[in-house]
Amino acid sequence: MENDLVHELGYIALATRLKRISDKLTYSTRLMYKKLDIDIEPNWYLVLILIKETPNISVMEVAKNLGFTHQSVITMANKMRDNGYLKISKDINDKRRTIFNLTIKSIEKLPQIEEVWKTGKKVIYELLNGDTAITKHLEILESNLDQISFGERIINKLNQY
Amino acid sequence: MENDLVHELGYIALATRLKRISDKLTYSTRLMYKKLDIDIEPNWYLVLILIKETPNISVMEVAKNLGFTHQSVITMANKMRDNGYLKISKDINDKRRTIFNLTIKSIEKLPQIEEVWKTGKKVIYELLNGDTAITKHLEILESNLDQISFGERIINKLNQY
DNA sequence: ACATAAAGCGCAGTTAACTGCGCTTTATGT
DNA sequence: ACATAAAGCGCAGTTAACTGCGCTTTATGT
Repeated sequence: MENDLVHELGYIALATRLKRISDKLTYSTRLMYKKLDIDIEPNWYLVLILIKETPNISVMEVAKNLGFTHQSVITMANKMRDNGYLKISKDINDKRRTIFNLTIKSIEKLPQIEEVWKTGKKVIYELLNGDTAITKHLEILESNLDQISFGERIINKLNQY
Repeated sequence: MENDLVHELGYIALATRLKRISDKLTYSTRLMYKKLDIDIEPNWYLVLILIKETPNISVMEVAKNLGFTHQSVITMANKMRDNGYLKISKDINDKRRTIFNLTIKSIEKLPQIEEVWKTGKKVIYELLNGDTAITKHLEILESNLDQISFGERIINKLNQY
């Protein structure tokens, strides 16, 4: 990665840099699961522990808890069901709601997956050279973005002159 | 974003968090360009200034400079050409190489785009509450990842026991 | 009680990155 | 000099998020 303009620009091309790192992590995780012969995808763990903690949780609740759109949750959940990790059913009391529950397969596989995630936690700590201050920076960035978006802020600033 | 598990997990779900922030920035940038009625996409600016600085630059060189794969550069460049921002031609001396040059349209539009980016720089500074230390954390993270990937590190750690 | 609004999906399409593969052209080793 | 390796694309397909839209079901206001 010599001569990397994005790198050189520092925080200017922040979006591109964040995406690049995130992609690297995700692709690598996917590959790791394959090598370990676990038929699971990167974000499934989050969904699994959420359902484990709250059985009968709905699409919208999962979306809210994980910060995804409900459409993303549906796509993920359908794949998980196809792979035998999820039971998807309709709420009897509210026919609009779709609810999730773990299957025997996912209950059986959870300990192994949790082991991988515990190790992943250590690895990320290592990758950050033991300094987790980055989460504070991300927190600030996210909460500022939640108030006024990047684009709006630029437009506001441009209009000042 | 209340009850956000990803948030709660701190640096464990780092990949997801980084992607989420990056996506927000990118979507917002795209929307901003639309509102400002500039027919350009988020990363084009990087390509444009690169070609401005080094006319006749090739696909592979742009890829290396921006840290993208060559395929991404080709896709981006074709879109830019379709929108009149780029002249794509073949190198006469090395027929394998495809080289890029700016069109009159892009030369004319560059000052306006640069203005937006300058403002964008200020906005990111603002979004980070004036603390750009995050770039140092990203630097460390990236350089560590370049040496041994996330997945490999996990497998190595799992094999230790 | 019934029209209208809100909630909760789910389908279709988009985005910016990626990998895999195969093709042409140039460089290199004996 | 010629086979083989390397460089440089470019097409096809994948990924994980997204937006837009429309449908059904439930909640709410008069």
